[in-house]
Amino acid sequence: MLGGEGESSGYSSAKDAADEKRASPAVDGDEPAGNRYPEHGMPSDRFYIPSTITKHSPETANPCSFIPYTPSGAVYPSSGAARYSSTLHLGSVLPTAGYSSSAAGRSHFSASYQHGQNLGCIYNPYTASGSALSSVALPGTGPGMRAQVYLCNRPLWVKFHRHQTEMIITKQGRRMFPFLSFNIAGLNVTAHYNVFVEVVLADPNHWRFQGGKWVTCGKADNNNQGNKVYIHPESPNTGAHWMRQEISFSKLKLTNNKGTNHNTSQMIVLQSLHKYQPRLHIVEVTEDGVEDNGDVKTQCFTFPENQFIAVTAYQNTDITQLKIDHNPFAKGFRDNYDSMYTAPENDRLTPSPTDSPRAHQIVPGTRYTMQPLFQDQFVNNLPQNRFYNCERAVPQTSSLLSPQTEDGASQRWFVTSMQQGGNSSASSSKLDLTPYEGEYSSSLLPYGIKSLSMQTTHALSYYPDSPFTTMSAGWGSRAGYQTYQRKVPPSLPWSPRPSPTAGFPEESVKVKPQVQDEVTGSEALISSWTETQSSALSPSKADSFSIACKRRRLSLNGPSSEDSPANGKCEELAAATISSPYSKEPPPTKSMSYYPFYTNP
DNA sequence: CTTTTCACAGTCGCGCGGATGGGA
DNA sequence: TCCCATCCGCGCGACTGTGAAAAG
Repeated sequence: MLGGEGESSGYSSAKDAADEKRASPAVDGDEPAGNRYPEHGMPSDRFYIPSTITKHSPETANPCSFIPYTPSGAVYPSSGAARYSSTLHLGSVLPTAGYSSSAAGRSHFSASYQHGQNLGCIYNPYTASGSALSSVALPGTGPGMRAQVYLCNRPLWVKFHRHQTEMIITKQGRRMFPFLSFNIAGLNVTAHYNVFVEVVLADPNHWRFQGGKWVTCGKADNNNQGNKVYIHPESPNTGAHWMRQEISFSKLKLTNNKGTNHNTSQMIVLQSLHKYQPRLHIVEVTEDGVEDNGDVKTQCFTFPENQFIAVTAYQNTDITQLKIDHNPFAKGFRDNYDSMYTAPENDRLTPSPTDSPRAHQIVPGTRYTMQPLFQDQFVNNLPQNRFYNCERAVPQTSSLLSPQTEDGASQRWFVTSMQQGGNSSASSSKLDLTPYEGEYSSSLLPYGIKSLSMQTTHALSYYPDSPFTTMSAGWGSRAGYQTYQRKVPPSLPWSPRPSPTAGFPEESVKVKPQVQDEVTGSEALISSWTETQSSALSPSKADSFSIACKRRRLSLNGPSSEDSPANGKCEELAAATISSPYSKEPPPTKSMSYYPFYTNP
């Protein structure tokens, strides 16, 4: 068991990162290995901080999983390169037709950011030198005021990213899913900031879905017009405000309607079949939202896992399934929804709405929580009799990763990302999901799955305004954790979100290798869950899983060898389904014959 | 043939209005 | 009895992916 250990953030020391690297050969052949990791050897996990920050010692790691995210080299150049050239951007900067630097005032802020020709092409003829982690001071932020950004729902993004995320665009605008959600730290609590998201081209290619995978197809249409910026509706606001709560861009809509003139501020105009990269901008402004002309203080943060291809209709059925499984709005399309909600209390895959009426609030009002460890488990514990089914519609070749990396790596929420390390547009879109492949994918994954798979709220939990968001005492200490174990209904393993404001803290952090945290955390969760959900995993579940396997939609590409039983996902699920939730021993590895319920059609 | 558009069914959040209960 | 707060049910609208038709 673990108490405060498992929940302590997923801090990962530089040494760990180095170990990770050694233990995880690059998967992406097209990516220069040297670019993947920052030369500083810091783990490029999830926190973006300016490279000049030296404060992220283990002692400063935050229990709420604010992991130092060291820009690993070439950060994509902003569309406002000219404007932001003196900001956080590191490495190679693409000279683009950026924004005017003469912004003055909120109105101008909006106007100048929202329109522009050829906005934000982040792709660039990447030069390898860009991977170097440079030490660029933030001119505007001053000493100790460099923002750190945490992608709250990163595990979900990673999950989508593995299959190449697609985002629907419609004339009336479609919300993103997953949506962008960040935690920010390191701001001046009294200063005012505008926070906005910009969506820029991620590469110079036009894409098409062919043969079960995304392939480039000509050059991107570069003269796309229209709004590319979504300003957070709470802008401007104080640093304290931004750091106090999670910053959600759930209302952001994507459209392909260039002529749209309504809801412009909520819509970002994209082109179908182009790859895009959302970026978070934090601009220090005066109290009334006016930017300081002479001293623009802007920071830009890019998470490669946020890349997506805009589509008018889903191409990859894996993505479709992920959306259905995770997006509460698509609940009606879950083919086992009935069983999920009509099964006996102890046997449900997903808690009924009455378990927590607030648990599925779609858009949290002002704050909600996404504790990474739990979150990842939510993400990874969908109804397994339908998730990653053995008859997946698209062979795994469509995914961004090799099959062997499919199963385990992303199950860990401390998946190492290469961040901006890569840079050739294509390679930069890929994450390194393999760091723990050999060591953990086979041993830890089943923990995660079997520990929570039957009890979590799954997609419902993705929208975090759950009752547990207020249980702030339950996450940071052993005692708190025990309290959590005792009180939290098994159906809603939600975790409180430690206040970044209160908690970027140097205290109460158990400095442990993140890997261990993961293990202990998982075990603790398993223990917690299994104690209260003894009947959650029953043989009948395995049967239903098998049946569900057969019910899966057929691949457009026909059966693939990669969909064979040996391939993985189905196996994992079967194994997870079958594994005894009580077992504290490491589950069998994939190599073991452990799938008696699996039936290969 | 590929891509886009549209109508559709299903789910859920929110707001409104009525019913209920407690206190003055 | 009146006032106020709370609870509950209903309807509307927002949102989702699907699938067929239309457009290119």
